[in-house]
Amino acid sequence: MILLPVLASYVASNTPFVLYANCNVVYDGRASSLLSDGNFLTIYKSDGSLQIHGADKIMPRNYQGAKSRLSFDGRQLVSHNKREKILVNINQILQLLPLQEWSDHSIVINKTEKELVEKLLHDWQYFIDVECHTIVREYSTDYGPVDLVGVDIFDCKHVVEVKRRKASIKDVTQLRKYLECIPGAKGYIAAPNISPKASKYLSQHQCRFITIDFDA
Amino acid sequence: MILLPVLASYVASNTPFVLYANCNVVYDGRASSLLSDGNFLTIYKSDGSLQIHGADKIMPRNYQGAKSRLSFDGRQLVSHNKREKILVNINQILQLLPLQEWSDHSIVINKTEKELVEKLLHDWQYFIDVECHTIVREYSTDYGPVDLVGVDIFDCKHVVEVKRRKASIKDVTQLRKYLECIPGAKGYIAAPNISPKASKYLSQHQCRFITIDFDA
DNA sequence: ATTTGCATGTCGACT
DNA sequence: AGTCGACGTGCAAAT
Repeated sequence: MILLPVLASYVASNTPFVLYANCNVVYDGRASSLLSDGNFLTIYKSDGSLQIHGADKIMPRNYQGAKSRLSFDGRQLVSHNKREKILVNINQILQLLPLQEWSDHSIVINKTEKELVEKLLHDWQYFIDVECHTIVREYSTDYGPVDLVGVDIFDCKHVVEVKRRKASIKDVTQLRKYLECIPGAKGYIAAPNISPKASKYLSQHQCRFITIDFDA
Repeated sequence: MILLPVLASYVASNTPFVLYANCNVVYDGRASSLLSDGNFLTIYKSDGSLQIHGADKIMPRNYQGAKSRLSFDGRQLVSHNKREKILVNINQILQLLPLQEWSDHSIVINKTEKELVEKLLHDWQYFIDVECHTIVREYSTDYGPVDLVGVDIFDCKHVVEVKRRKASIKDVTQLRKYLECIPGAKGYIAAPNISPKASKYLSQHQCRFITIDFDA
């Protein structure tokens, strides 16, 4: 097959490429897996990452993160890093493209949790309805930082965990963890919505739900 | 550009394809984002999913899940589903490949959490060191199923949360949530390892750590 | 349709 | 290198 030397040259020069090939994939590392023979799409990026995609799903069938080393012995692509290894056994190359001048800039994103935190901080009184002389972002505790902590005139702390989407049970467990290190504090989940079970669990622990979303 | 009608035909016939193009991407849905002009790799799969990759990372810059609808108006790829929308504004097509006969079978995977659960179940005595007349997998509680619950001769319940990798603080909070619904139970985290903070948090709550891994 | 928890989660930030 | 938490998490299973 005439494309094998081309592939070899891409690997040698760390050129990113897309390879459509009949192949199978063996992975061993954190888990281990086999992908049996079929036509799959392999993407190599010059950060060292490798991913093998099937005909559906967003997630690749197999993948290896950045800073992996790729090599090619004529038939087999091998990607390995400290503790993981992928073998792509190539039966037949169907398509092969180099990806030159591939851009690496990132997206600019809105509607993040950070924005909701800012919003709540700015309009604390409206959302929490308790006057606080101090409000701290990323309040540090023994078991990690809390999104927002306000201190009222009685020195009582109001601990708020903010979520960008509907709050679930595990969000409440996260809040409880923080509450344990801050004796006497009141707990809040602030989110656009909350699931019924999470809501029940929240109120059983004398915590309150605050509605907050991205609309004006 | 001669490739635009080709792209149109792929979209019309729901043919999966890889498109390398100079483009920008606008997303609005759960969040909103902008990816400014650059050369990016777009993958369309016939399950309706779309993803736009940059030159690094495993994750795409933008994506849309399965069951989305793709259309093309000559310049712009549009993918939308119930509540999300992506626009890919194409300045120039650099490469375009149809992906025929793309395989959709999945990997066969080993070293899952399920395997660790089986292992612990099979050698309960060795790991937990308490004789139990009953051991239940996926034991149902008000706040979700527990991996393993054993009942000893004093009717005391031993609640085990299994993790396939190093246990962290949030794994302990998950265990505690289950313990709350089962009064008088003893709690265990079984994992290959545990972080120092998680270990401290675990012992503060009178729970035990059990070492279990994928080796023989 | 909603909710939950696993995942080779990935990724970024901070220690 | 280790730990932690957000993420448009994705994804499957259970309800």
